[in-house]
Amino acid sequence: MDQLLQALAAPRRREILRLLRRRERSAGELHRALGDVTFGAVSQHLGVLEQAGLVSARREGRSRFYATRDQGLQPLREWLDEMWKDALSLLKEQAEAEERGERPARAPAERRMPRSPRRRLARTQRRRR
Amino acid sequence: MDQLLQALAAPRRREILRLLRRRERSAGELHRALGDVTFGAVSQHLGVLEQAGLVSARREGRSRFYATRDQGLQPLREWLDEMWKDALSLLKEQAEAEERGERPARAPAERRMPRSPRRRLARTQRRRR
DNA sequence: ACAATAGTTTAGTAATGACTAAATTATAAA
DNA sequence: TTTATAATTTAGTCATTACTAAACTATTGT
Repeated sequence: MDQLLQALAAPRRREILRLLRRRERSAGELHRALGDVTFGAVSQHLGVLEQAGLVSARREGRSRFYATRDQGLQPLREWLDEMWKDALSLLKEQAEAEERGERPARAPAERRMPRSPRRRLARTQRRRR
Repeated sequence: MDQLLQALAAPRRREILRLLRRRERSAGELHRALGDVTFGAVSQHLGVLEQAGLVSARREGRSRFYATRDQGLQPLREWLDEMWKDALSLLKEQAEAEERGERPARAPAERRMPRSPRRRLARTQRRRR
């Protein structure tokens, strides 16, 4: 998960993935397609993507052809689904609580009600944030 | 997309999101739950997550309660779906090409067939990579 | 063997980022 | 007003990283 998100976090690498979406390409072809980055840098990015399981390479003569590995994004998809599932179940619980006439749960352990009417000092206001 | 993935790439921030999955928590509560990181650092992480649209904050007295924003992950979901869709359509195209008796497309522009039988030099092999 | 082409690796640099300690702001309570 | 609590902000440090130029490796052609 870590390597995966780290690899995806760099815009340049997402650019490379985008170029590889529809068909495989050699490192040199990628280099030429990107235009403003050295061959060395492209090769390094490809190494990171390969380590993260996002691309695979195939040798053909002097060239290496890189292609996206569709299973590569699977862990991210699963993580996302898990997050989503939790968000849904939370909403459901809140709706049920609402039905029972409760207020939506809000960090109950930390809740501390004011014990006296709020006294608001008129104060020179400095900075809002 | 950039801010989003950048925010998710840090393990500490995913840890915070995990803590916020089921219910909202104050910054201090998060600080105590994490244990090995300063209050300041937690606050900074929360700032990044808020900028990325992954959490929202609610003030209550001296505390600020943070909660996950479920729409926050939507762009990532869409990006992922797009990637997935392309992978599927590529597979489909390849299958159709296969049906027509073609070989799977492999970077046709760069393809260069050897013009003579390969002569393989017996060479002292140094390092594999 | 030698030259040419394709790619990787390395050394070094500049920018970014996660972290800490300390200063600062905001709110509430005595 | 003063004190305490909750959180943010800042200044500075250390590690990581994206990049370049240049050295190196691998493969093919002559």
